[in-house]
Amino acid sequence: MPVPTGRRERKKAATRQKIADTALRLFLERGYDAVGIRDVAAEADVAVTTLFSHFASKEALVFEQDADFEHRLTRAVTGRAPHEPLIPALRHEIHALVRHCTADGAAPIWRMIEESPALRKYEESMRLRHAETLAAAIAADLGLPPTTTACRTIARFTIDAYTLAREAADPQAAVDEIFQMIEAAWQAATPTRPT
Amino acid sequence: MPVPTGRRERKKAATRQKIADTALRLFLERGYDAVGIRDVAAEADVAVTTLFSHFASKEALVFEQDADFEHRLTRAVTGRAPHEPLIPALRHEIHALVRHCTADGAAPIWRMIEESPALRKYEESMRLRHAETLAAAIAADLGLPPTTTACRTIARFTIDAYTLAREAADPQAAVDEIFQMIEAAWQAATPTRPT
DNA sequence: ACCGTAGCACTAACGGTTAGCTTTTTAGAA
DNA sequence: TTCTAAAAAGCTAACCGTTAGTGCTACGGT
Repeated sequence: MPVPTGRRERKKAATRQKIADTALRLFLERGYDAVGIRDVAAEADVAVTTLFSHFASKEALVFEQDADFEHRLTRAVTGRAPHEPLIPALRHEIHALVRHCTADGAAPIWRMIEESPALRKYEESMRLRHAETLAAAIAADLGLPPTTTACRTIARFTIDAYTLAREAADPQAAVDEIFQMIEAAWQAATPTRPT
Repeated sequence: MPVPTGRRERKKAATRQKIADTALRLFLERGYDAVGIRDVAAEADVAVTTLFSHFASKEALVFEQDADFEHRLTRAVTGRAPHEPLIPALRHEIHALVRHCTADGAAPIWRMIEESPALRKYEESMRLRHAETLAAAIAADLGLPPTTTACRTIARFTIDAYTLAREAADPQAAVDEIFQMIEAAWQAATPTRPT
């Protein structure tokens, strides 16, 4: 039971990685809907049940890489400099995230996601979970109860900024435009304290 | 092809209604996940294929009643009085919608939705579609291109207000609180014109 | 009365997902 | 080293939502 220093973990991680890589490759080659779970499992040389012990669903295979999205957002809140205001910190992080996912190399993946209703639904649901986590982080940072309406609202708005900016003609400009609105909303919510 | 005044339509509508009623009853009796499509079809005395010719998915059975949500929102924009400002009109409509879905009789249904991941995902996706429609209505009303970022943003924020307020301890107060933020955001987006 | 078609039924399947159970591999104790 | 318990992986067979293919029946317009 002590520190599992080990081979097990490495092998497990390797299996997981192999599955994810294989899946993404096949999806991009043949299209998401045209590739079945059984195809991915066969190509990765694992059993279907093994695949599902690593990933909760077919869609989760696609969003493997996006795993640190949630963490980066909460870190932008909890790990910012002592007197740095909240909204600009969020704006800065969303800028980086949007730049990352609109980079050249990532284009085919996001096109695939846009074209598949199942993947879109999955992402939408995932982002809302991220919003809840972010809301809790914001509330904690401000010493408020975790379900404070204003915090949940700002968290949702921030996620909205990410998804809307991604689809805009000029993503970086859209982030700035939306965050001007969020800034105003935040000040309207905390009229007494310019945090 | 002229006005199909008729029995066919009535029968079709009756079948659809019977399916929806049966489904909702079974879901509330035994739980959404515990009832299969085949159960619903059998109890409503129709074939499975017939059920799917009326409803696109199992989840759609639950949101039958909620069909006019989208329409009411767009009407709140396009059908408002000549010089009535946009945001208060939206706020008023969201107030009504939240009151409607937090009414006593509707409680078990919304509890069921909250408890089922599939239903939550479906609703989230549906609301985002509504947001797109609303954004287009707002843009059209203001004579702007349908993908104007500010309009899409306000539409998303409005939908956020609906879903967040529903979950708040005091839904009506939450609507007001969030709409204060939306109002500020809107003014920040249109600094030159107080529409 | 006749014809075209909309609505519905039935069977059979597909694809994602899970349950049940067996086999292999590994970590740590004896 | 050898043994053991548990984690990881495997296989089979199914469940469930959903769709395709096909045919039948009843209705609406002529």
